[in-house]
Formats: sequence, structure tokens, C-alpha cells
Amino acid sequence: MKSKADTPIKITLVDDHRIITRGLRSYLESFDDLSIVGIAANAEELFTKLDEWLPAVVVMDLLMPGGMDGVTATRRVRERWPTTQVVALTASTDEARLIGVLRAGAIGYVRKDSDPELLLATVRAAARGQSMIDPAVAHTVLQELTRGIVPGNELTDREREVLRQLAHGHTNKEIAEALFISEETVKSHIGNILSKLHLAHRTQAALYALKQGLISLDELKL
Amino acid sequence: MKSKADTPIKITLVDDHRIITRGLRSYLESFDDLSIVGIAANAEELFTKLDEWLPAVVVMDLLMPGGMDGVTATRRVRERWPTTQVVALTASTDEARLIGVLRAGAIGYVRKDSDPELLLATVRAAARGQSMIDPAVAHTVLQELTRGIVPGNELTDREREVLRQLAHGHTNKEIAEALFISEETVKSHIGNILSKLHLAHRTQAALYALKQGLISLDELKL
DNA sequence: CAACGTCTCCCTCTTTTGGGGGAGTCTAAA
DNA sequence: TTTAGACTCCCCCAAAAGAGGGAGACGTTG
Repeated sequence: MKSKADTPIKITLVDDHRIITRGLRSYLESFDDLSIVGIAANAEELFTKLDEWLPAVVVMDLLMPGGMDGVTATRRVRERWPTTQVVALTASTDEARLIGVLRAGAIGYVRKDSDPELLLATVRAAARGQSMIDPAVAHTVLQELTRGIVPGNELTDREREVLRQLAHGHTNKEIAEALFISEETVKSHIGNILSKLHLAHRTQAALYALKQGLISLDELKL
Repeated sequence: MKSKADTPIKITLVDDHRIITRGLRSYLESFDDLSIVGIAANAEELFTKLDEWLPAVVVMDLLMPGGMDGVTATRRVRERWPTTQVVALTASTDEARLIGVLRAGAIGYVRKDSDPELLLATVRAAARGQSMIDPAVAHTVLQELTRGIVPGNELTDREREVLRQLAHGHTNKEIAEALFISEETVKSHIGNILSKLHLAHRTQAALYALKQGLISLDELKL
């Protein structure tokens, strides 16, 4: 199809959905200037193979059930393989991680429901060290930049921990037991969480946590 | 690659993620016996095009934010185009819909994290009218068959409506006002929901609703 | 050192939630 | 017609959650 003169861009795909990565591989490989040098189903697999593959661009799905999440994986990649760029590929539902993954060092961001051409453009830009953010979400980035604050990030570590517990559907008593603190303390934390996030009650907090990607639907045992 | 004598199997892909369908198209079309005759991003688009495309097999993602869900769409397809078979393609996270979609008339079921070869085999089997269920979940089907009950499906319409409201983070009072019923009635419904689903409290119910796809993260205004 | 934030715990009080009943209406099925 | 289920509302009661204080211990930072 399309062709560029020099050597093709080496790409690695990361997604636990093998059928999806297989499809993407076929698509991307139909272009002369793109070459898939490896596919990993999770972060651990990626790290063990990266020295061997040495891709110019890693296309990473942010939602990976079990094990390390995509944002953390992105950070690790950027730390250890600074010459490898990361493009985040996400479902429309977890836009919450947009800011997080960019902070973690991703150079590109593409929603799965975007035009396939956008993925091509983003990968090619990434290989040249240029950043491309999906137009559908670019406004969010600007919002965050102007505000300077990432909502939900004003929580302390402990509060985030409590919120995570809460979002698993646990009661105050259960949270207290899990964190080895009193129920009163849990109530204090939750009160602070609600007021900081301007939420009315725990159910909203749980939904918020989910929406923000603090926990994923997958780890929900219900 | 692989080839079969007669005319290729006509396939339609349904998924709101255009990048995913584009990839799958490339992959499936690399086989001589498979032919993609159309791609739809949602159920509505599928229905308007199906008379024109007339595929032998529809490969349907069950998770489609906004609009009709994949299970309902599957039922419609089977009702109106009985010669068209449906293969469900799902993320590992929503196995909950397995039974539902099979009842709705799907002949095949493949998880996205399965071996790509399995998708090929399932599509080819479907075209011959043969059913293939992902081995990773087949045991669930057997369980359900022996039990005869579909968990979570025993909710009434009204209860589902209340649950949807609840999952938006509304209080009993707010739900009552939204549905024009008394708060007492809302409490009755929620009590029934909790006992039917074996859940402990509303927060779990909200999370459950999300996990089941009764509402999507997108429609959450938090 | 003083100030600050965090984490912890305690108190009181009100509101919300959920469990246990019951009971009337309506519709659809047997 | 009888039965069954769904939907509605009501009562009482107990548990859980949330708002509003306060306060001590600890570490960091100015």
C-alpha cells in the first residue's frame, strides 16, 4: 500500500486480547513502512522481550486485566528504554487514564473507536518523536493543563487506598479490617474523600473511582 | 494463505471500535475463504445495511456503549435474517453475557483473548451452521444448563430500571422522583434487587450494574 | 522550634439504607 | 374464575452511613 523509502518502523503491540493484536498486526503490516517486531499479552511479557525486539514504538492497550496496568507499564518502558516511544490505545470508556498515561511518558494517544488512519498517523509521528493526541480527547488535555490540577489527584495516598476498597463494594467495617484501622477512621477518610471530590455518598465515590480508572471493572468480584 | 474451493464466506463485523474492526478485517481477509462484506459501528447501522450485505456470519462485539447492546442486536438479527449466523466476540470481562447471547441466538462465542485461530474456526463452523463455544468458557454453559437459571436475568423491567437509576449514583429519593413513585416503593424494589442478585448493599448493586453493562461508564456524570 | 498536613481515633447527631412484615391493584396466564 | 406475578405503598425497626465537631501522634518543611 503506502510506502516510505527507508527502513520500516519497528512496532510492538501490547494487549491481552490476542485476537485484537492479531488483527492489528495484519492491518499495520499491510503498510510497507510499518513492521511488527513483537506482540505481548501483558506487561511482564513485554519487559522480558523488549531488549530483544527493540521497537521504535510500543502500541499499548491501557486496560490489561491482571497484573500491571498500562499506565505503570508505560512509565517503566520510558524509564528503561527511553528510545522507545509509547502510543496508548484505549477504549472509549477509560478516558480517565488519558492524563495519567501522558504523564507516564506516552507520546501518543488513540481511542479505539477512531479512524484507523489516525492510528497510522500517530504511530508514524511517534517514530519521529512527535506527539499526537486523539482530537476526540485533546480538549480534555487542554482543560487539565489550564486547571493545573488533575481531579481526584488531590487525594492522599491513604484516601486513595480507602477509595479503592470502597469501590470494591466493601462496607466501612470491611475496609477498617482490611486496612487495620478503626471504622471511625474509615468514616473520616470517606468524609474527606466525598468533600474533596464534591460527591454526595459512597456509591457515587465508587462509580467515580471506576470512571477514573482507580480500579477496573475486571477486578470487581461480583 | 489457506484456501477452500467454493465461494468465500461473507462476513460482517460489528464493533464500535473502528480500529479493531479495521484490524480484524485485514486479518480475516488474508484468508481466501473469508470475505468481509461490511463493517458496522453499532446495531442501528448494522440493521440498515444488512439487507444489502447479506453476510453468512456476523461477528458481533457484545459491548457497545450507547444504543442497543450486543445481546439485543443478536436477537434482532436472528429474527429478521435467520440465514445469517451470529458469532459473539467479547472481552474477558463480560462473560456475564455468555448465556444471554446464546439464548438470543448466537451460534458461536469467542473471547478476544483467545487464539486467533479459534476465531477462524468458529466463523467457519458458523457458516456451516455448526456451533462453537470458546473452550475457556464452555464450562459456564454447562453449569447454566444444569442449573437452568440465568443469574441476573431474573430482574423485572421495573427492577432493572431502578437498578439503572441506582447505578447513576442516585439516592432513593431521587430515584422515586425520577420514576414518579414513592420512596417506599423504591426501597421495595432495591430490597428485591439485592436479594435476587445476592448482593449486600446498593454500592455493590451499582458496581454490578456497571459490570453487567446495564449502564456504561460513559453515561456516568460524575 | 513552629506550622502544616496526614493519619489516627473519639464523640454526638441526623439521614439513609435495608430487612421484616403486610396489603391493595392490575394484568396475564391457567 | 382462580392463580400468580408485578407494581405500588405502608409500617416498624435496626444497622449503616454521613456531617460536624475535636484531638493526639507523627513527620516534614520552613
